[in-house]
Amino acid sequence: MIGRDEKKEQILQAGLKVLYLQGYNGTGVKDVVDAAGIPKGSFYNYFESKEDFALEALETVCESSCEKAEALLKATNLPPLERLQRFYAEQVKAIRGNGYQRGCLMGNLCQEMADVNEPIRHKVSQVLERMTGVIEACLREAQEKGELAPGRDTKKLAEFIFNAWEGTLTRMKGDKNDTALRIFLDMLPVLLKG
Amino acid sequence: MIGRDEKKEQILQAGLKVLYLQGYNGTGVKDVVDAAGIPKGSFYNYFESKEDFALEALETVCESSCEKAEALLKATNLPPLERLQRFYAEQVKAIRGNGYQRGCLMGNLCQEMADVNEPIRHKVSQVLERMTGVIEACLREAQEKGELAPGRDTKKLAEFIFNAWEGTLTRMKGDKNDTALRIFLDMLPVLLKG
DNA sequence: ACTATCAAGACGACCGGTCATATATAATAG
DNA sequence: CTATTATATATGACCGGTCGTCTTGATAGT
Repeated sequence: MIGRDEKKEQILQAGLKVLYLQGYNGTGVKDVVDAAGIPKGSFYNYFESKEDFALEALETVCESSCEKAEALLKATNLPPLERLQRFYAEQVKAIRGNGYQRGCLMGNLCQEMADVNEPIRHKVSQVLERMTGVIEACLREAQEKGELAPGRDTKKLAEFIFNAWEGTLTRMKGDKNDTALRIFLDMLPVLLKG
Repeated sequence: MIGRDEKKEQILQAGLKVLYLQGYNGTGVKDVVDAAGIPKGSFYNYFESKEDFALEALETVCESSCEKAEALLKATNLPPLERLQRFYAEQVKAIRGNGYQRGCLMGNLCQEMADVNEPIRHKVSQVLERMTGVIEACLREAQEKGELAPGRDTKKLAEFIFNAWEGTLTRMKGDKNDTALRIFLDMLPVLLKG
């Protein structure tokens, strides 16, 4: 027998992928347990409800996304703005290989659920703030090093970039090609130079 | 008895609002017929299926959105770029009054359904292209009048602005305040000046 | 009377969630 | 060490309810 927490993590990871692709209302508990290879009844040993599962999934994804972002955005061997550019270029590369699907779980759940489920809305708002914080830190460092004009509002800029990225992911899903992604990468320097 | 087409339009308009708020999978046919005040059995006299309803809803929304956009973006009494700025300022004003809900139906369905429903994905992609076309026309006019640097790619710029706007709407839903909207309005001139 | 449109509710499938039972682990007694 | 009891976890059949869709009888127009 493996530990309880490990198994829970395993269910989360398997269920995450379904949730990414099918959305909250499009994903049944059955889908999650099938993906995780566990019986239906076991689901409720680990999660209070489907909603609770989604909240924990959000936390998991936020954690790993922030870690990944920080790893690239705090890499001191490169100038801050180039780190940012490379960070998104890296994301684009990853998406190109998977059929232009899924997008960002935080953005997906925000879009689908924010108006109809307050606990999810609150959690989403929280994790989105954390994500933008990571970007802002990079922009602030750029400002300190003179790469970014001193007058620029780093918080605003970070949020705009992040929101624009979310919109880009949405559009990408619809077009099922990399047009929107390429445009984002092209426009990013314009935004930073501005 | 009113005409068949009028009644269909009436069901569409009533159902649209539910679809906006609750998404595709979150909206039952029951919700639509309740909103329209018709019996459940009648729904299938007007629409082949729920999917067909969504496709027609998309067309309806695209039509009215494009008309509204063109009305403002082709108003010849103002410089093109100022029209664009005012267009989004107008949208923001409208959203402020409604509790920061719903967003854009095209973006919502794109996000929720593009990966799992090909007919909806295709329709969404189509209407999104049309919407960006309206913005691009305005940008091209700005370019002709020297408001926009000749070298700028108006198609790219229009798509980026539109995608950024969609992301802004998503974020707004999550935060339930006008922060994201204000940021978008502030950043728009930076983008155009760039 | 014939035809086209409409609406009431039935239909099976599936939803999120529960529960009695079965099984595994731990604790205690002899 | 074994035997017995106590506790925790695992399970899948099952619950009431809702889903999207369809059948069928009523209704209205000609």
